[in-house]
Amino acid sequence: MSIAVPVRAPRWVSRRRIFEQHLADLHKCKNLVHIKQVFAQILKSDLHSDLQVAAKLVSAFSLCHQMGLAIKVFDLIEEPNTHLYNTLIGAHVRNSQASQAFATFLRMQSSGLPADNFTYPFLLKACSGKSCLPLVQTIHSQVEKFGFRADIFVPNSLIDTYYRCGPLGVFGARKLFSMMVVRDTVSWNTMISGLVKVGELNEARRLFDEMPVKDAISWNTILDGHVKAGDMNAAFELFEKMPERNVVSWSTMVSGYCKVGELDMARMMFDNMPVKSVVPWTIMISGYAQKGLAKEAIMLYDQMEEAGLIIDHGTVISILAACAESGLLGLGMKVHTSVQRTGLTCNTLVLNALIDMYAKCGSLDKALSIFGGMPEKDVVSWNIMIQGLAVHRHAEKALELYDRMKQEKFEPDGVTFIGVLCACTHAGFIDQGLDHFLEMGRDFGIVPQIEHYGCVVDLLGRGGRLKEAFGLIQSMPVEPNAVIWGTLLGACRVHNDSEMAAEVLDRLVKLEKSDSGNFSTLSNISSAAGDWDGAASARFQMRSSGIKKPPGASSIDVDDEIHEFTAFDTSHTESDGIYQVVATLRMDLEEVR
DNA sequence: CTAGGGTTAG
Repeated sequence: MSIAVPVRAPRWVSRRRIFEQHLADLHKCKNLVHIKQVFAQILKSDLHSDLQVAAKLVSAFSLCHQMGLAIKVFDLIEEPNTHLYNTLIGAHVRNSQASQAFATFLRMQSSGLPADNFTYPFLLKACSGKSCLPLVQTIHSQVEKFGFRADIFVPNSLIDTYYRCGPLGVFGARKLFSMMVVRDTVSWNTMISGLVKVGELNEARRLFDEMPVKDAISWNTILDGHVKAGDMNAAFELFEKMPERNVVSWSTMVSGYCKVGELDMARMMFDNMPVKSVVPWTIMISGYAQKGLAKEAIMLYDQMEEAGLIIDHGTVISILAACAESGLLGLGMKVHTSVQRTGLTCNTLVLNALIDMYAKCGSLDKALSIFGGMPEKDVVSWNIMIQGLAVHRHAEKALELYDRMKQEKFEPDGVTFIGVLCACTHAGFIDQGLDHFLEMGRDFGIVPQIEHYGCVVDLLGRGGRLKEAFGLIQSMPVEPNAVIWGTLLGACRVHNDSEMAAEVLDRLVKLEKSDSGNFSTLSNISSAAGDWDGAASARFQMRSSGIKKPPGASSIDVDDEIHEFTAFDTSHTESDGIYQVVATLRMDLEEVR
């Protein structure tokens, strides 16, 4: 007699199967808690010295930006092979640790392991900017020497990297492409997109026409070339001629019309799209938001959510950036709510965009509280917060934050100092600002860019040290641009120095003939100083140059409606009431004095 | 390795 027992695998079998499943997908896993659990099981099963398993763990940890753990796993292996080295190099590159990637590469070479055809594309990905060109050339010659050009992946990736070095890389890319016996569609497309990237549209077009078999990417790339050149007529012509139009083609057109400000055309394209992904929705909403069309942007955002589309970080960052630019707090808060709902709240880029949006829209408390609760801050987070405090005249707090940043061992970059100098300017801490300017190069090896000189000119100029500012402009190693002279001109206005203003304007018109604002500034300074001849002469120069430029406007978001104002503006429907309030405020201010 | 949206400054 037998007893019926339900047929069921023992618990340990299914557990083991689950473990194996987890192991198989480990390298794509982004859930840190889960990875750590699997890691614990791996250690228990003594699998950590398995080269395959170790590589998967390194990948998984690098996806979660846990490079410390990735390196720990790597170091458990006594004799790593090329594949494991490649994985660690790729992990560093993914976390934008270019120098560590190259250090790992050198370590691999000194351990006697040869690089393979996977190593080079990883290393190349770490190269970007014109300073990398010599490095790319070195890698290129190694590739030639060891015959890795045979793998089409490698030369394709080299071409792409040459173009990421900017216009200086064009020569190398062209030469390599011309020497390639075997070219695939990707080789051609990489060339075309590279030429578009460096602004050589005609050359890109020539290659496109020459290309034997074009695919959708080729067409979309050259379409984007015309869009980037701002030529929507040419883009439209091409769009009509395309053999097939996919979501990317339509999105490129929508984005192009948004960029040239033709929102109606953009909307028409958007409405006509046969299939929409989250990207065109993002483009259209950001397009509205950038132009300050809050109602349209919000309506479309609601429609997108109703349509059940899942927003991603791209959506959030793009829309928030537009909100920050135009001061659309209402839409920004809506996006914040969606972020909390979709669990994007631990994404550093998303949080940075949120902080910036709140700061730019004037909600510093909100910005500070998100900043304080961030699990993983990066340099950009600090920069945004410092800048946000600085422009809202919380100079001391901005500088305190800068000190805290250094205490917490974050390395300030060039942008950090823009915020720091801005804070010093607003607070009138001239000498402290100059100290920070020196600190920048001395302690952090940052070469001052023209923007930094602009900040220092502003710092000195607003503080009334006009002569020093003038001297700095003449002695700085970069050629002064219109922004620099314009900054000094503004300082001349504040301090009513019509003599220097005339001198500055002289240099300014050489650089920027078409800005009427400069002339009116001089005219204002001259009249304020009682120099009526100077004022008249400035007005005459302005008229004779035939310049007309719309004045800069301020805007404010009231119940999702954007109101714009210029100086002495009477066009608003509530204009009379507004000026009454202004008059009252002015009287109140006089009293406080 | 190639196509559309994407955080900080000016």
